[in-house]
Amino acid sequence: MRQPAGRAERRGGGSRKPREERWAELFAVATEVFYEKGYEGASLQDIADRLGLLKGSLYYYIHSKEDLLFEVMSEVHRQGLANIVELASRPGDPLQRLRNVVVGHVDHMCRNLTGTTVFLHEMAALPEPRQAEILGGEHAYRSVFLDLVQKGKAEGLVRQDIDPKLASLSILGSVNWVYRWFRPGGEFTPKQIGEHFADLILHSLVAEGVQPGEPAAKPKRAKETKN
Amino acid sequence: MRQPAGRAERRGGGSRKPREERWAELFAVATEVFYEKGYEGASLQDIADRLGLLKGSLYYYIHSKEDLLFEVMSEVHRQGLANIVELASRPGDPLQRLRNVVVGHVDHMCRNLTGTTVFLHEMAALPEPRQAEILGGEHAYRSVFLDLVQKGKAEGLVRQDIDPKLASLSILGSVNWVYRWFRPGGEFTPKQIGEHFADLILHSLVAEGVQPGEPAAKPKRAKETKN
DNA sequence: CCTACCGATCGGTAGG
DNA sequence: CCTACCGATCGGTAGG
Repeated sequence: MRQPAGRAERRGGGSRKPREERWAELFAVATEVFYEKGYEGASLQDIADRLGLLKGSLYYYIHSKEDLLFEVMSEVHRQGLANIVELASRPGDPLQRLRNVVVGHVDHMCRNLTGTTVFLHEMAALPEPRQAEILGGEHAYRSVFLDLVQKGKAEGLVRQDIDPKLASLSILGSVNWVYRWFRPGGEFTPKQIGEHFADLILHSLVAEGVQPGEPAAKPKRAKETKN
Repeated sequence: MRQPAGRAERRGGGSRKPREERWAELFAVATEVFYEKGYEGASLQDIADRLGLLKGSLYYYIHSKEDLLFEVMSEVHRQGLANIVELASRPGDPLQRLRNVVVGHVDHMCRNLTGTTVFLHEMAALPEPRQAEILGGEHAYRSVFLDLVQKGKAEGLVRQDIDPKLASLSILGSVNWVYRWFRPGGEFTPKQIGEHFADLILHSLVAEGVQPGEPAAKPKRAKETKN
């Protein structure tokens, strides 16, 4: 059965594949390789090898190495942003919505560790104009958190001495740091992490007399609703 | 006065310098270049150019590019750790000490933005054994925060439903994220950032009836001490 | 620290 | 997608 030693099918398990399918493969492999070696440390040769293609053949699908990174970054950002925007749009007061966003974002990050890590690590490898193109002028990500804190403050759920900008940056930090230590199968599940972080965050913000997670509520009225 | 065009002093402003002085220069320049281009993106040529030396001459001071990164990382870590260890050792209850550590650590990071950024960005460029050599088996950094939260909980200053591991990772995240957005001369000073973050953190942890920053204190006794 | 050099690899291209 | 190739640059070294 051994092939008569010749051309065609020479590389990997590599049969010729439809363009879209190959692109999807290339995209996935590039994400992996950038994750493992960093953008600068990764070579197109690495990627081609893993696909069973020749390096030059990658240029059938891409224009440059930088473009490939750009595609990966854009897609990761698009998905991540869509996720938190959807979560933030669900019903509830700003603090309840913030809780949902935190829990859902941590979960999403943990389930997309590879892409998330590339996104958070390799942004500086892109020229600044292309960074801005991905992030959007006003850092869409950050804005979601900022907006919720601001609204919470306006409704009196959040302490009046809190600076919404600093608070949202603090929240973003604790949440985005997770990719650095989370490992699947480790001590904590994404859900545990997200819920505990949300709990910490709400406690850090909440005004006295407001129960984190409860609707607006008039100033005091402590134990009576609970049994 | 123009030199008779010849050898000696050929490069940069480069006169021959004592070994220690050159090493300090090399160290500083390497940190800068790694900051600007990332470790993989930086070349020894870049570094040599900025020093006014030939690339090969760098090997008079280093054994390899990797060793150079290792030296930078070790030194940044050493200084940062010394700083928080000193802060954590000052008198006060665990929450007061945590406040000091947060404020002082943010300040230190902001004043050493270049080194801090390299440290937090390029660790993965080192082989794992060398990473472990720098961080220490039990991640000394993280341990300082963990220890304070644990002690705070044991003394009843911190809510009993808090997981010290997750809480300290959350704190570390919000604090270490600062290097990503802080810029000297920007909207906030390091002191403002540190103090606001510390305020958020203490509020996130503190048990009901405990005033963040006060000594242990028996359960209640609210307004009477304050005027 | 310089001179002079090396093998390996890099991203990328022309032409089919 | 492969063949065949390019110029540039990489980290690193021998010898002084």
